[in-house]
Amino acid sequence: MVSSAQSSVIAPNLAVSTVIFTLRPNADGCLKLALPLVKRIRAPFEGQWALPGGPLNISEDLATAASRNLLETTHLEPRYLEQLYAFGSLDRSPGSNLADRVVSIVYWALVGNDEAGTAVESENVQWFWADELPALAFDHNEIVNYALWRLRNKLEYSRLAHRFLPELFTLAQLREVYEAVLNRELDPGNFRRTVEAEGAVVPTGERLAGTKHRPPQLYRANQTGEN
Amino acid sequence: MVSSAQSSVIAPNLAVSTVIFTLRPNADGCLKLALPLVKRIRAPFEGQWALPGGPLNISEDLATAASRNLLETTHLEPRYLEQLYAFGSLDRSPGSNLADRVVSIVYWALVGNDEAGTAVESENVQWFWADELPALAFDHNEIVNYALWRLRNKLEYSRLAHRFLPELFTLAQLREVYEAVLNRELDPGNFRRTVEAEGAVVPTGERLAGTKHRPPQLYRANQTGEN
DNA sequence: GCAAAAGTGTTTGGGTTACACCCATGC
DNA sequence: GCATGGGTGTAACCCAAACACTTTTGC
Repeated sequence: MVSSAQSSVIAPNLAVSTVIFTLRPNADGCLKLALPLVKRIRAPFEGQWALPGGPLNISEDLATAASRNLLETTHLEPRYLEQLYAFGSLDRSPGSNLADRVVSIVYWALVGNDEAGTAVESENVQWFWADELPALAFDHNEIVNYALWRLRNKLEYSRLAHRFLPELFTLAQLREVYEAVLNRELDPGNFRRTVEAEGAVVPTGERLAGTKHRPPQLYRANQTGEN
Repeated sequence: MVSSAQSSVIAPNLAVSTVIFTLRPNADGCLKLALPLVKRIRAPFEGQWALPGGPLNISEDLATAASRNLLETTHLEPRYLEQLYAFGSLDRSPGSNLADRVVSIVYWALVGNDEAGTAVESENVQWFWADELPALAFDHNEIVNYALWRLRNKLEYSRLAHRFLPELFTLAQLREVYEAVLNRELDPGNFRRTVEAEGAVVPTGERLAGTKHRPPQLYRANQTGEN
């Protein structure tokens, strides 16, 4: 219910945080999920890594705030942005005063692996492999795990894999996205048929040259239909 | 991110609302989805119907607040409770001052149709058919539609249908739940096999007497496994 | 020619759908 | 016996997995 009461001093604080995923090649050249974290510069959890986020401005949409977090930490625009969950347990910040309680509305986002290379890193902003995270501040490990679960789930019944990729891509690249996120190999032939049957993708007729094998066709995401 | 800033006067207000579903027989005796609404007694939208809800107490969990809303409006305990979404658009309350902006974290809940009969109705609390709602306050029509979508979706891949029913139920009753929510007839034989194969249900050996046909067996929900 | 990945064809098996049919009770 | 829903059997069909095979490039 929406009430017109003024915010009182004794109301929970509201913040927006964002889990930002991209895919980057590791040392072996295979793609792996990575995400940026920021180092906390004050208590609680000073010096530990945390999700980018901050208070919600009074004149700002929730998704806009998430997008702003993303821009401020990575200087990138999201290719995909979706609300994840609102986290509001009383014990999110152990030892803190109740008056400092914060409810975080968390979004998750995808950025292209072509753009993520240009993303800044600094002493206070670094990218981590999603499966090798350190102990994060607050309940942020739990939040990332939930975001990972949601990403994997959604990848299977929705068409968002292409958001990791540039506008034109080969089916092998698209398959690598699925394989990296789901952590499981897929049959190239069956993958092709499935994707084509879904109409998730439209052929451009162009081919990618320079490979040392038969040149694969370039595709574009089908914008019509869901996602 | 959780910060330790005190809540300022110029922060959005935080509220929790709940969409409460039950199944009730209509005039023809078939089950239909129903939900309780409360009449607003002050501006904005004074006199219009709205979802039950209110501000989040500083020492209260989000789910606890939703459960409390539910108890206060219906005097019932939820059989199922899940966070739906956080609604925070700037235009949720047209004409209102920005300082009165409210972000609502909305939950959805199921209550048993056996208990819902005992639920109170008053001038300011009434149950409505989910498919015959009046124009509600704020963005609450949109919220209910989303909750309906989520309920229907979740019913198909999860085991929550039995939450509408008492502890012991026949497979026909369970099937009626699906038919009422999904608004589509199901083949009794196939339904039985599907439900049994999922292991969603365990036979009790007891039978329901008093029907004017072969007495059906009573089942109990299988608590092991998901949901 | 050889390696490697692109792209196509085919078989198989599991699971869902449709529907026929028998069973047990009240009247 | 008859009506009614409970409960079982079964064939058709669809879709996804497995895998063999052909194609086109670089070297």
